[in-house]
Amino acid sequence: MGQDLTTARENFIQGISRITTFWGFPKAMGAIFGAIYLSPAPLSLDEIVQQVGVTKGAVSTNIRNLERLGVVHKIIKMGDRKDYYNAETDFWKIIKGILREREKNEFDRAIKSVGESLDIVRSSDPDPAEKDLTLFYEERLKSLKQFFDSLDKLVATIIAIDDLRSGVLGKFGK
Amino acid sequence: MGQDLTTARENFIQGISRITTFWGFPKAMGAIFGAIYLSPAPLSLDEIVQQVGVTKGAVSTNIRNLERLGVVHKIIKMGDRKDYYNAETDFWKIIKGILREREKNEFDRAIKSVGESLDIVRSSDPDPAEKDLTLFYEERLKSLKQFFDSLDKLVATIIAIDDLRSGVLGKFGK
DNA sequence: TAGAACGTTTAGTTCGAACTAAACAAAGTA
DNA sequence: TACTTTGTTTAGTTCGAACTAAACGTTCTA
Repeated sequence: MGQDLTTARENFIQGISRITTFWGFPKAMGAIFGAIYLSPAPLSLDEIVQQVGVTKGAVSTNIRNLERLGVVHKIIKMGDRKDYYNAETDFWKIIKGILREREKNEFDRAIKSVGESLDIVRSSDPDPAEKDLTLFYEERLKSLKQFFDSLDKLVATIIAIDDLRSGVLGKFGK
Repeated sequence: MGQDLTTARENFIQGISRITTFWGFPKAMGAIFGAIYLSPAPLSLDEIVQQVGVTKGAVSTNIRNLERLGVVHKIIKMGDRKDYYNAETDFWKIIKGILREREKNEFDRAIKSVGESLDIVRSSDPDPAEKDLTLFYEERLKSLKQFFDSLDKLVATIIAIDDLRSGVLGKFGK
């Protein structure tokens, strides 16, 4: 490959890796996506291994996560046992997938946790000496819960908007 | 403290810690914020040490970051050498602060990195054999750059909206 | 000036996420 | 059936972020 393209490619992959690590994903995940994103043809697992320079095992686990998040897509060719991957190019869709995933897992649990704390306080029979403190707890927890609920709705809205865009609008050609 | 309040408190702090680690911040950072958030009175550094159960050094560094992000506020009492901290209760403001901070640092660099790659490709004098590949690179990089720019604007908009809300609207009482 | 009361900084340690190497499973081919 | 080619899983390792312990600097007080 030409020197300029190689430089651009390496610089790009480094940049993507920065982003992924920054948002709490493995560095290799970004590098793998970068390689696939800048490939005109779908890449096989071994090609990715060769291009990115990590072992097969690492590529295997990382690419499974990438696919789960909808960031890359597996392509199966008839009469070829290899799996190929290409990149999702609709980045809003990618964000949607990641939000949905995080929503489902950790974020949800956090919301639930605050709700539980609030329930405990509400259903407690407070010592008169701690009445003020109990009310304070209730107020603070309620306030945070409201915020989380708003955030939850915001995320749901974003997802819904994108669903609308890619669903209904897509039929008429974006 | 009553058993119920203690349970609620511990459950809450655990939940907040989950959130912070999930979003790439230290666990102790969440615990410290949780303790301050559920305290009616501002807490001193030593009180935090005692309540959260980490060393003074850790609290010192973590709380500095919390303050830099606008998540807690330092309170100085006259005639008292201790620093006290209370919690910011406007969570949208907190998000704004974090976005602004991240914007300033890593995210910016990532955007720049993609821009640089694009510049390299655009200013390259491509080998005729690689003309197609060069065009492909240019298209993909341009597409990603557009997305980043949109995201950048979105964040700026969110920040602007909150500035408006807390600035102009605040004068009339929210 | 000595000592106490703070918060900060630093050297060293811990701990877990992400990697490698290699065994493994599955599925095709000779 | 044995061998090859593929992707997955697992045991072990690495490495860096975040912690502890302790020294340190500063400021107030006696």
